[in-house]
Amino acid sequence: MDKAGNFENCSCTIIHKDIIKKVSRLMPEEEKLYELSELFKILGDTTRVKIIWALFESEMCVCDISALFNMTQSAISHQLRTLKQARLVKFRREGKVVYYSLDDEHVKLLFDCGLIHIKEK
Amino acid sequence: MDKAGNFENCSCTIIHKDIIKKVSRLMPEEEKLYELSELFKILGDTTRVKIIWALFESEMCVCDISALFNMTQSAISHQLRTLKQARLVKFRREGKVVYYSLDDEHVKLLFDCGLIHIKEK
DNA sequence: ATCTTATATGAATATATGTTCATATGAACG
DNA sequence: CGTTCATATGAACATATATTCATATAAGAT
Repeated sequence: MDKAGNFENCSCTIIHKDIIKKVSRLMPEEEKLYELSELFKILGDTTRVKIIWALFESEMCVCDISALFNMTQSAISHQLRTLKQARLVKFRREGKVVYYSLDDEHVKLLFDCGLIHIKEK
Repeated sequence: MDKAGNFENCSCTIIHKDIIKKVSRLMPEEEKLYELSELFKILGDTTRVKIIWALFESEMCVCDISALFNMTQSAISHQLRTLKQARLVKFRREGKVVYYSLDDEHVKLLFDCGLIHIKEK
């Protein structure tokens, strides 16, 4: 769309002008769509998906998770940081040990919806 | 976890041995978790999220979408290919024009769940 | 057949991201 | 206080991915 709000790609954009304008009106703000894609991006990594799934069952400390997936403590710690920043996990400290748990009860729902899509492929 | 099924990270893994084993049993297959993360990865891009949202409202051709988001036809076409491979969109040809539409009624639910998380941050 | 229009695609480029390695921090304990 | 254990983090590296550019394909129009 140019500055005047007209479309000048191919002739389709003229024929479909009204549809494009209608869809344009109904689109959420850029910001909202960006945040949504950022959330999905966080969930778009096997390691993070595994961590979240593990935390569905029980809170766990960093070395528990490392042991469970046979990955380095550092790799897990980096990913927990990402999950923490996205407010998907929270933690509590008990001496030297830091226990992580889920911080969002909706994530399970997101996973279940995702699995429905996978099953139907 | 080593080949014998024992954990040898820090002492936590010995203390928490039973929890780790329980969680291990309850984890879905690697394959399933991989597919789930792959799905989220597809949704983890602003352009693809925008395209999907647009298609909630109406089927659209490639140049309509390009015009709507002021992006090149090539960029949109590449992303539609990705979405097509993930079975998230389907298409029909009408002469020279190819119309894309959603191929999964669950995607809307995924988006709604995602938005709930965003709202509560 | 040739030209135009709409779309697809391969290669190249730039950027983002996950893991590793080395090291820092923070807490308990002798 | 120095040591050990659990975790965090910065830098480096390797890989993945989004867009651009040039070009190919596919269908209608002249």
